[in-house]
Amino acid sequence: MTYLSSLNEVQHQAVTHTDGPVMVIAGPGSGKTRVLTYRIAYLIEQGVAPQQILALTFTNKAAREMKERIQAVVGSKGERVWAGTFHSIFARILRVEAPKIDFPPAFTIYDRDDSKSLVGDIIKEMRLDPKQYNPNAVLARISSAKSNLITPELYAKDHELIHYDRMNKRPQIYDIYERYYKRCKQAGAMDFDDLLLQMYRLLQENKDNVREKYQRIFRYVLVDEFQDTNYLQYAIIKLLTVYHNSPFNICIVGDDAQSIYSFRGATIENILKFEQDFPEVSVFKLEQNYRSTDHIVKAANMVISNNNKQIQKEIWTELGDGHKIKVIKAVSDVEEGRLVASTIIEYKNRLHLENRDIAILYRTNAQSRVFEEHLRKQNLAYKIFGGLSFYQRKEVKDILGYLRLTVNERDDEAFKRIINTPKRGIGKTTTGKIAEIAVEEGVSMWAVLTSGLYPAKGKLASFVQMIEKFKAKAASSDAYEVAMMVAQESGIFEQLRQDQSIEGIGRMENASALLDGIKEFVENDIADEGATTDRSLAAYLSDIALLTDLDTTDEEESDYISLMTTHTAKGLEWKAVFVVGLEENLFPSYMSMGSPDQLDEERRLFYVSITRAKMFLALSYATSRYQFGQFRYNDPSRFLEEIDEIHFESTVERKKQLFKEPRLLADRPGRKKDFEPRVNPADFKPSPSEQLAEGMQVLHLQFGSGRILSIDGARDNKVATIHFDQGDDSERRIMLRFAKLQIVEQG
DNA sequence: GGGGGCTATGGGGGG
DNA sequence: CATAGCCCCC
Repeated sequence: MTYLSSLNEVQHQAVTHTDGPVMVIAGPGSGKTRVLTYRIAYLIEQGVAPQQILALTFTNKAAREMKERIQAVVGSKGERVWAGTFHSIFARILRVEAPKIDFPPAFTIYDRDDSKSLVGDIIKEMRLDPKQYNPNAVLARISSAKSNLITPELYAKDHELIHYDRMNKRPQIYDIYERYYKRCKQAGAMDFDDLLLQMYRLLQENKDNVREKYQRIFRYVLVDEFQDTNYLQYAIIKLLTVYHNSPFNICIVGDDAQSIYSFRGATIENILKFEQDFPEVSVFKLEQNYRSTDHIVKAANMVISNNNKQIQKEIWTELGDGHKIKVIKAVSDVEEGRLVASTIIEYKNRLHLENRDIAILYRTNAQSRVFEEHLRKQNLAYKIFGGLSFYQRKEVKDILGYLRLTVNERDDEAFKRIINTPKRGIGKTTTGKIAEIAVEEGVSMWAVLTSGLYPAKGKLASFVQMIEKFKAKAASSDAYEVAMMVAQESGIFEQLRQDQSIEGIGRMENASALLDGIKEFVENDIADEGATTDRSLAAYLSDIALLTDLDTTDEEESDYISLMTTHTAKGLEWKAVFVVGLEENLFPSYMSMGSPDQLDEERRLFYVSITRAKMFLALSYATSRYQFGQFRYNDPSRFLEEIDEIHFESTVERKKQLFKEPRLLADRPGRKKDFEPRVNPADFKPSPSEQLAEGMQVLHLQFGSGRILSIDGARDNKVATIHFDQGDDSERRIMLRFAKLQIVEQG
C-alpha cells in the first residue's frame, strides 16, 4: 500500500475512513481525484468486491480517468467497479429493469433536439402561440420540474408553479408537460432527465424488490462533484443508501465554491442537507492546493470571498509565489484573438511551453471562432472541445435515426427524421397526416402505417418494407452488420457519395467513421472480460447518446492548444491558462445580471476558470466586440476588479488606465458597495420589456424604484433612461435587453 | 402534394 | 450566424 504514503494527513484520513458517511470538501487542485481513486483502491484491498462499489461522476472523462487510476493500483479487477456518470450508470440499469416501470428494454434516449421537436409539436397541436410558448423555455420548465421530482400530476397541483406560469403568460405548461410525458412513454423514450426520474421511480415503486437488489449490490457509494447534484439525484442516492440497518457507506466529494450547474437544477442545498441527513458524517477538508502557484491561489481566494454563501475554507499552496497574472486589454474581439495568439507564441518561446500546456477558456462557444482563426494564422495546433459532438452531425444522426427506429419502432422522433431522408417523395403533408392520426389514436407513427390506420401504399409501403428488413437483420446479426445494411439500403451512402464537395467528402468520412465506431463497439465484446456487457444495438445507441465531444479521443495529434468553455474546463488543468472575454454582459453573462444568486454562480465559474492554471494565468478583455450581429461596447468584467493589483503583472499605470475610465465606474451596477438589492428578489417579477414605456414607474433589482424618462434605440437595442429615486447617480441608461424591470405604475 | 429558396427570428452553460 | 416558417414553382 505504498500509494498511501503519497497522501497528506487529511487525504490519508479521507481515504482510510471507509465506514459510515463521509464528506470531503475539496478545494481546487487539492488532490480530490487521488482521494477518490485511492479510496476505492483501498476498499478493494480491504476485501470489498469491485462490483460492489458505485462511483458516480458528472463526465465520462472523469469516470474513465478514475477507472484507469484504480486499475493502476489494484490491477484489472478495477475494471469491474461501477464507475460512470449518473446518466450512463442509470441508463445501464434501466436497460435491464425497464419492463418493471413499463418501458421497453430497447428504450430510446431522446436528446435535446428530440425533446425540443416533441415539445414544439405539442405546442402546435394545442394551438398555442409558439412565440409565447417558446419550446426552449417550456422545456426548461419541464426539466426543472423533473429535476425536483415533480411529476405532471404534482405540477398541476402545485399552486406556486401554476401561479408562476400564469404570471409569465404561459398557463398551459402543466398541460404541455403532461402530454410530453405521455408521449415520451408512448414512444418508449426517455429524455436526459427521465434517466434520473425513471431510475427514481424504479427504486421507489420497488417492483420485485428491485430497490433491495441494488441496495445489496452497491455496498459502497461514492459521489464526485456533489455540489453539482440536483434534488432528484440526491433523492436517488438516498434511496440507494438509506434503508433499515444500512451502514450508510456513502462518501461525497465536492466543493461549494465550484458549483456551476444550478441552471440545470443543481443545488448547493444538497451539501448543507447532507450534514442533516447524516448527522454522524465525518468531514474532511482538503485545503492545500498542489496545482497552482501563490499569486493564482491568492487571486482565487480573493475573488470567491465576494460570494455570499459558502463553506469556510482557505486554500493555500507551497509552490511559491510564481508568476503574476497577465492582463490583456484589446480594443475588439479580433484584437483579443490576435493578442492572445501572440502571447502564446511568446510564452512558448520564452517559457518553453508545449501546445498541450496551454488552454483558452471562454464563457460561450460562440467566442471560439476568432481564436481559432488567429491560432491557425500563427500555425499553432489547437483543438476545440464542445460545440457539435460527432454524434450530433446531420449525416451521423440520420444513420442513427434508422438504427433507432429499427430497435424501437415507437420512436416517433426517429421516424420523423428519416421518413423522408434521403428524399423519397414523402413530404410534410403525408407525414403530418400520419402524425395527426398517431396523436388521435394514441399510437406511434409506425403503428399508424402498419396497422392500416393510414394506407401504406407505394413509397410508404417500400419504406415500411425497408424498415422491416432492417428489423429482421437486427434480430439475427450484430450491430455493425445492421448499420452497414442501413447505410447502403437507405440510400444515405449513395447520397453522400454524390456530393463531391469538400464538405460532402467530410460528411462521407463521418458516416464511415460512425460505422467503424460501431464495428469497434461490437468487437470489444471479446476484449471485455465481464460477460454481462451488453453489446446490442440498443446498448450502443444508449452509450453514444450520453457521449460528449470531450469523450471522442483522437490519437493522431496530441500536442494541441485546448479551446473550451469554462464549464467544460472543470476538473482539468494546464500550465498556462487564458481566460478570455472578461467583460460585463459576457462574463458575467448578461443572462445572470438580474439576480445576486446567478451572479455568485458566475463568480464561481470564474473561480473555477482561474484555478485551472498551474503557472501562468492570463486574463483578457475587449472593449468592443461583435455580438448578436452588431458591435457592442462592454466594460471590463467586475471580476477583474476583485483581484488585488499586487497579483497583476501589468504596471500600475496600465491598471489605472484599465479601471479609471470614468464611464466604467459610473454605470456599473454590480460593484460591491451598492450591491445590496433594494428589492427583495423573491417579490420581484420582471415585466416583458415590450410593455415598458415612457413615464412608467418601475422597479429595478439593484437600483430600486425609478421613473422612465425616455426610451430610445432600435428595436432590439432599446435603451431606457431612468431616474432612480435613490443613489448618487440617479439617472441611468439601462439596456432593456439585459435589465429586468418591473412595472409598478403605468405612467 | 413535394421541393427549394427566401426571410425573419433568436441567440448560455451540458449529460 | 443558424434554423424555422413561408411562399412560390414544379
